[in-house]
Amino acid sequence: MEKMERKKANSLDVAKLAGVSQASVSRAFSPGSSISPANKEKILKAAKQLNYVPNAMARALISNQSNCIAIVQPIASNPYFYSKVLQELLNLLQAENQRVVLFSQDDKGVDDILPIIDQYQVDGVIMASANIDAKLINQYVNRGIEFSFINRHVPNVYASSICTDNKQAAKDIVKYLANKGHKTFACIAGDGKASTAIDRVAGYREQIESMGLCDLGVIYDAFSVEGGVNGFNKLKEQGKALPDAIVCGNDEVAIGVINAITQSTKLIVGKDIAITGFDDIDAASWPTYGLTTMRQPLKALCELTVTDLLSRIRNQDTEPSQKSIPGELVIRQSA
Amino acid sequence: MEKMERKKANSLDVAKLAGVSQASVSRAFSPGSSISPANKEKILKAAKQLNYVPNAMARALISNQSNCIAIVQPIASNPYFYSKVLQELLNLLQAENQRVVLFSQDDKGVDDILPIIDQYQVDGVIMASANIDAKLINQYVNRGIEFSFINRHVPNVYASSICTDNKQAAKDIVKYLANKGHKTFACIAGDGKASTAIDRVAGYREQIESMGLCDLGVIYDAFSVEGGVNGFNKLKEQGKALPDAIVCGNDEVAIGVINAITQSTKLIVGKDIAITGFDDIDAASWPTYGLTTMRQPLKALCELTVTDLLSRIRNQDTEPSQKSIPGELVIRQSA
DNA sequence: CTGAAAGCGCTAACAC
DNA sequence: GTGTTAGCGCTTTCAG
Repeated sequence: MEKMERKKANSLDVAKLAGVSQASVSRAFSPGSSISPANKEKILKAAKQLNYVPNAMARALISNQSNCIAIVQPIASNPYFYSKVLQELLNLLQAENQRVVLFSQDDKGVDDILPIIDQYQVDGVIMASANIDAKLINQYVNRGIEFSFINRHVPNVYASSICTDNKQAAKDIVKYLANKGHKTFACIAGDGKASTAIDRVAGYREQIESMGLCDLGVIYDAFSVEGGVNGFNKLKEQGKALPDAIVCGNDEVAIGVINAITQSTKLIVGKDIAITGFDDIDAASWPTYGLTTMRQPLKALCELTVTDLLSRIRNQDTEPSQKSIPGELVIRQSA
Repeated sequence: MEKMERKKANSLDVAKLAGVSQASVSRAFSPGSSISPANKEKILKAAKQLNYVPNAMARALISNQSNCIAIVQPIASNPYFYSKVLQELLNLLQAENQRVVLFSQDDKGVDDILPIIDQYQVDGVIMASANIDAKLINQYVNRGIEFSFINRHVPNVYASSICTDNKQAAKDIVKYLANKGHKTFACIAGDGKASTAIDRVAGYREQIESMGLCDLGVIYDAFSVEGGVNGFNKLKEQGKALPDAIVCGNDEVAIGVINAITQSTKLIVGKDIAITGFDDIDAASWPTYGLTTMRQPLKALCELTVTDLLSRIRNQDTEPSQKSIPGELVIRQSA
């Protein structure tokens, strides 16, 4: 394969070939511009011949709009759920002709990513990460970047946030378990610093208390299968009797707990002990797990986030909004 | 939260505040430029005060380098493996101060994505998708975009490709199973159009034949858990006896097969029938599956891809290369 | 509807 | 080492 050298065509090249001015070429590629159909056709033909596409960088520079959205992903946490969120957001944004620039939140946190995002003139940022300094965000808001948080509430920030109603969802789980006759509970909550975990634990505790049930303790560990295994081991090491039901912070934790129970006890999940998850990832429905779980309204979450963000970008007067969506209890064999 | 209006600072603003020329500001932000330490310090201080960061769009426009890499993802296929690949690539590229622009291959195929990528002046493209028209790619290569394929061999294209040695890996799996005494085989291969599936099936058939073993058939379906379930059902419907061993196209397929076996037969996986996977996704090691599988050298694959691509971008004389890396057989209970 | 001209923010010669 | 100047490719007034 030889590598031939040929320069990329620009709008002037197209203009010359089509016998029009460079400005007309620009108009031919800007929907809504006033240009005669005849000229437009000539230009489009010339452009095709030269494989011309407008340079998005130059366009962004002059028009102050890049059609790029940054997505900031939490590193490695809850990969099954967030990879679906990412895929869904990507599809929605791609359909709206927006580019997605992906950022992974590294150890240092978001503070180092924001200046980089700032360099690239993105129109908006979708954050799936927590622990952000409100002042920092507001500084970028002032430069015209719109922010949206998915599944995170961040106070005092000029940004939208679209969440599952985590607290209510946790209450519903406890209610369901109590109605099935379970009396003693424990919670293996995941990462205690994540706002999702905080909200879910709050709902768990509130509901336990209001129904006069017995809480054997809330255990924090990673939002992962391994975190579930560790969490269950910590629970056993407490020396108390095991609870009737374990409410887990997400499905991966629940899978870890089930793995641990299968390996280190004789209990039958769903019969001797109830386990619930959160998210409804694919593996939750695999027959070996059959996890009763709180499904997050993933599509709705993503759709709301994207439409809200784009409408704020397109109409700068639109105010950010805070929305929450109820989860949906999916009942299988584990509880 | 009020939204104050304040303009983003540019290099001229910084220059004025620091009392130097605009060009000096540019130099202060370009490593390797000749600038006096005193001036640099003044400039950096002024920049900090104004929250200045260089505009990457303008920079890309003039220097013809965007520091952006496009990653094209296959839509929805093998999400567990490719989401890890994406995460790994992202981390590596982010560490090299490269931006990642993500594209999902939609129904129409890659042909529609390439012109969009072209607009954004990316320096390179990493493709995890197949079915590409070589001529089309070469057209973009001529504009100075470097291409790399991960886990795909595409002939007649001026691009690198870094693959697991899929054919050899499949042969190794069959060899391992044969050495354990298995005589009759079937293969539930995944998507027959994917080059990975084609290579693995070729290795499977070659090894079966060379060892004089019995192949009950190769079945194609999706590279998913459901595809595995379907594949196993098709196998049963053939009416023949079931094989001693089923070689699956990837771990998700294998998990589907195990799910189907658990639900619809009395066979014990790993005792009555051997099942193997490919990839070594997280779930492969969960105790309920304990999948014997061919681990793909994910980190090596990604590292080679990134270093190769960046070196070609940084030194335009570097030729693309074709590399393949051996897989690693991970033995668990399923076979 | 169309062309000429200005300029988005930056880098890279080029002089000094 | 530093300032001046000329564009990168585009959109957008402004005349006509």
